[in-house]
Amino acid sequence: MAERQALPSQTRRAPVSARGVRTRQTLVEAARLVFERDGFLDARITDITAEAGVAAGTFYTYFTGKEDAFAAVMEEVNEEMLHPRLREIADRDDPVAVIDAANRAYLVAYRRNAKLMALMEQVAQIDPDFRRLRLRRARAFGERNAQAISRLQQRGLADRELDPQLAADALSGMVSRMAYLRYVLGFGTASPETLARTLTRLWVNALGITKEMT
Amino acid sequence: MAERQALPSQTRRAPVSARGVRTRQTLVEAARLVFERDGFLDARITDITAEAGVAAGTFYTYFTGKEDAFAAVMEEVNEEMLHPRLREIADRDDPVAVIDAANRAYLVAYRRNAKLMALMEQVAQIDPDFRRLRLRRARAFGERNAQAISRLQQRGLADRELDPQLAADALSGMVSRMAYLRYVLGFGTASPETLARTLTRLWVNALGITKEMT
Amino acid sequence: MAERQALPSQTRRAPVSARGVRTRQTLVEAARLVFERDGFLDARITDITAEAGVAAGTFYTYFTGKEDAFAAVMEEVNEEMLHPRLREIADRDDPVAVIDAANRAYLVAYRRNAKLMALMEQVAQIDPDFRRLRLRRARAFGERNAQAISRLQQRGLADRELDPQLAADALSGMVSRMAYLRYVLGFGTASPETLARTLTRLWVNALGITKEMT
Amino acid sequence: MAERQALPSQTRRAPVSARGVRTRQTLVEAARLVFERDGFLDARITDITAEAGVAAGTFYTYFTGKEDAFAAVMEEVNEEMLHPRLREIADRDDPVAVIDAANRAYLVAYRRNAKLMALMEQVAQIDPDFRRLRLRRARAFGERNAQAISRLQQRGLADRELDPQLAADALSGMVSRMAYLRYVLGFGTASPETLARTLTRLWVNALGITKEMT
DNA sequence: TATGAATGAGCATTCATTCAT
DNA sequence: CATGAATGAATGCTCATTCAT
Repeated sequence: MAERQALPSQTRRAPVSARGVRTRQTLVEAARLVFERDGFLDARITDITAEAGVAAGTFYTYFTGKEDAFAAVMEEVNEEMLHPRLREIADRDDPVAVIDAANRAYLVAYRRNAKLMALMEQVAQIDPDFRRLRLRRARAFGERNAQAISRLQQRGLADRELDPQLAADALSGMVSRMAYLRYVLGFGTASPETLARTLTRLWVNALGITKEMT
Repeated sequence: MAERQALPSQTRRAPVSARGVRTRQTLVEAARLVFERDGFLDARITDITAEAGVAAGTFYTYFTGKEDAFAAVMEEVNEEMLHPRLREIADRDDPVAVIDAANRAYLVAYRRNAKLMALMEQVAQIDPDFRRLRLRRARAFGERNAQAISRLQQRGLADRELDPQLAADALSGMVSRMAYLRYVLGFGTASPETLARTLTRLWVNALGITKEMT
Repeated sequence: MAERQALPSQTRRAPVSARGVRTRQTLVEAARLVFERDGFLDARITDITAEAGVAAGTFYTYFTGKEDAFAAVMEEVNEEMLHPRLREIADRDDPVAVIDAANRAYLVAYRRNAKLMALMEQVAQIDPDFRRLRLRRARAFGERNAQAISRLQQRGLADRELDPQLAADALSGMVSRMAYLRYVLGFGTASPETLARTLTRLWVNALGITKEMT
Repeated sequence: MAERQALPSQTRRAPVSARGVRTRQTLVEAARLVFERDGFLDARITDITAEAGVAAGTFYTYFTGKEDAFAAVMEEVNEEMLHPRLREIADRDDPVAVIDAANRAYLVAYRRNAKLMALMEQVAQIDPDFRRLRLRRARAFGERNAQAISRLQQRGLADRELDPQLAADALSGMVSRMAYLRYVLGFGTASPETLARTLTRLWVNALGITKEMT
């Protein structure tokens, strides 16, 4: 339910001086603001530097271009999307509880970062680097879920007719698509809890996890 | 599994003369070619007119701009995505058969028009007109499915715990997302049949439609 | 206080058929509407033909271009500006009455055709043909007034220090400029009567026409 | 006899570095040249930048568009038109001397900047910003003269029948119109001195300022 | 490091005018 | 006469990126 952020083709090396660190951070924050406000395509480098209160040229001291800056912004968001602290809560032996906790955490995180998640979708559509990145992540993520499903099948806890890999991809896609519809497109009014309840139920039903089995 | 195409804000009126109709059609075909080849952002009007073998200005006799031309191209595709001839095949009283037929038809149509479907996603991310359009369609489509689910629930054929609207949106999203992953991002190698089998199974399981019930 | 309209370099010959006469008239009316609404520069031939309800090409059956159409429109206005029926009213032997009648007539006519007078100024600024035309008119008009002033001077009724030609040009200019300020730029709120009273007084004073002399 | 220059809606901020100041000045000079040579409508940005020997884009570092550049050019001219050094010369207690000095100064300044004054008229006809600007100036200028006339009337030195405001507008208009006729349209051959003599005489007569009164 | 001025390629769009039907 | 489709030249403006200071 989370994807790992990698870097696009080119990057500048990290700043050396303390001032450099500060400037870079200012730029990343300004970039986030501008990207959220204007979208990736309409965001102009000069808007970012103006927002950060630095000269236009300074941008290139820290980033190779817009993509690079965008990657830097996304890195901030990724931590949260990648590592929700759900393990503390969920009983790892109860598949339903695990699924539910994961979905809930994903939806909450998605809602909090809706604008940037929308941006991520947008950029993935536009920029080959980010598209490849996203495909790679979807693959990795799907494999993890596929293994979990596979294990459940082996333990007789899930529908053995299902192709674990396809099922994993489909169900993950279902969740992320719902999050997108709800929090990016503003579809409906359901709360994360309501959404999670339905999604988990669909997910559990879909895998054929019967309650008495868990 | 299908969405209805409407027109963006501005359009030119239809050509009056026969020559006009011919020229417009030539332009739409050229636009399709260029869009598929270069994507929406990189497509240039002059490429389209060059491809069509008309003067640059002629484009504006028929379209108000790139978006308008894109809408015209999409209209061709929509017919097929919207009206798969599945009713002939499927036994309307067998929910599983109906779902399976719909999924299969959608996947096949999606594969055939994969490039343009990708473009549609791309443009929806970029252009507010198309985004709004898409949201409207998703709503209409979801409602149709929600009613079907509702009816199944009333007949005791589907899990009554599910919110019909949310379930409909989620499952539709699952299918279209899989189509996108498979045919746009090139994820995996599964055939439409394999995909449909898994998707239908997930869908049927998720709704709690037991075979013996149908 | 009035200027004669001549034609620009090129014209089409008058229509032959009755239908032609009608179409031409429709176009002239449409042109007047569009010119008044959009100004000369922003008026488009297609707007005129659309307004007239004829095809674009038809315009060129009757006019060689925008200037030609504009000249046709102005001809309608000119009659009134050129031949105010003031002679009936004014006592031709009372210079003050003549001047006053002329000024009053000019202001009233100007007000009625303010939009087109503004256009005339605009076009004279832009188009060399019209500019030359206007200069020629100003000359002719000035000469007429100059002769009148000259006669008054010879009769001892006007300040002999004044150069008749320059005085005539200056005072005519004063009147037309005031009309322009008041009715085109919307300067002030004075009525034609109020304006005429002041202008005539200035004119009479300026020429040194003493009341007891008349 | 003079009008104050204000700026059109949009402007770029002044250059910070010395190089910027230099480049801007070069552009203003080039713009003046091109405007005088080609007129406002036919002047192309690229001609200006070519003339200045800078890249096309550099123009937009300093100006928002043609209007903005034109305003910058006019500002140079305005200083001279606005502040003729006539107070030194004229005896401030002799109204006739003051009027004559003002007229003379205006005509001389107008002649020197005839091409740009013509442009100013042209642009005022075309551009609403400049038209508004001009109206505002005419108002301010008229009020100043109206007060002077009013004072003369109170001192018994001018015709009390006249509306001071209208008279001021009319007489100012007379002068500027003559300048336009003479130096823009090339009407006649009179020298500034000849013109000023007649205009002052007309002005003085018109206001009823008798010599023995001063 | 920071600055900010200079670069310049690149493309959409308009609209008067023509002419085959 | 009327139609209306086709033409195509012509140019403003943006903005990422560089680099001398």
